Amino acid sequence: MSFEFEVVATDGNARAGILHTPHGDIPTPVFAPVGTAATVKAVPPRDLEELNIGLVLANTYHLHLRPGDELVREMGGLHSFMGWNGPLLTDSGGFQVFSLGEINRIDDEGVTFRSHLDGSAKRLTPARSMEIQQNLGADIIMAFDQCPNPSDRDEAQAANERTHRWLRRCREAHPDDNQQALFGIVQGGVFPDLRQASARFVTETDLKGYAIGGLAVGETKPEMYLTLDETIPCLPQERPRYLMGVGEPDDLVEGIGRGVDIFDCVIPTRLARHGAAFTHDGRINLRNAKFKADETAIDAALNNYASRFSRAYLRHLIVAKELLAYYLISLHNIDFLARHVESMRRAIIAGKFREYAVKFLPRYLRLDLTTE
RNA sequence: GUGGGCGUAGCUCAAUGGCAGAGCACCUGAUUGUGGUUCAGGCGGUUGAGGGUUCGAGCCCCUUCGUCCACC
Repeated sequence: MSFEFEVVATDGNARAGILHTPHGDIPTPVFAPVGTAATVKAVPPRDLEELNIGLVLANTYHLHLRPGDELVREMGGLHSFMGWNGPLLTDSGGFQVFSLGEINRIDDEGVTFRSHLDGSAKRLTPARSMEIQQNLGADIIMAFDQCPNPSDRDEAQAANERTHRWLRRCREAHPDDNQQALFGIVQGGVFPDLRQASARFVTETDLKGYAIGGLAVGETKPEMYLTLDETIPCLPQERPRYLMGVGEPDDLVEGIGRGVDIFDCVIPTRLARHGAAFTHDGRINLRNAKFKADETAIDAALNNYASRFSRAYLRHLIVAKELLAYYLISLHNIDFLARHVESMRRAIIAGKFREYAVKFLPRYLRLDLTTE
């Protein structure tokens, strides 16, 4: 039963489903907040439970360096260690090696890089990534991949070849999905033929889910949407599709409308730490002086613990660099995205996804329809 | 009362007699498989006041106001 995926409803290309995991069922589409260092920054697991968060992502690279995946295993695994008993996913470490590692050498077997913490030399290979992720013990683990510059065709081509080669190694090192499900990752930059070739290769390997990587890394939104249009039809209907690193509210609508089931993104918590909050009328920067005496809540449509506080108070907390600001705004932003995705799931089941999208997007993007 | 120091952006302070600046604060923007201390941009001045010397004064001279210190 574990890791089986049921599609319970479709509406156009959008689907509503259930992904079964050893730590509970995940209703999809789902948005996963990111807990890099075994914590969704500033938000305790209790709150994530109250917000009905279906999935949390943790980072292999960061946890391998600190506190160490061996320690996490000794402490009973990531669920126990971080006090989150719901479904967990770990990324492979590939993205961080490329985005954080200052000095690194890529070869066909893996990546040599320097720790961003102490500069010590480290090496990550597909087999090593699997070993680390097994030590961490998340429900879903990701193949070790290479994320190229999306608009550099030669680099995207080379990254495809490595990513595909490495997927085989990952499957060999993690041969069954009894305890942890391995997801493969499609690369290919913004080039349709490379994406399709990657999707063909990756889906030849039987995996519990397929991810689309290498997006939201510098390309434009239209490029990202077109790439999804080209890629998703190459993925099997009966497996969950995971768009990695994407989570702006409009992108969630665009992704779900194209058939994506799983998202993760740092944006709700990162924006919160910079004082920005999601509302149905678009993103607001609570640091702005215009909120100095604003007695309203961030977004009247939400009802979470942050809802009882005024924008004026939250602005004060941000300006004063009070820790409570990080907690309350992170809570709000995660709630916003969770309710947003939950609403889309209900809309899909009711056959009203398009209605939701055409209502949500113009308001969120603040489009003036009267001039069109 | 006498002697001395200091008065420059909201704050702390720079600036040989030669285009008045910096840091912080304030204001605005950015952040998509994490980047709480980051980055970018912007607002901001009758240099305490008045007079003088000079081609030219934040700087030199005089007066005055404020402030701090020391000594009667």
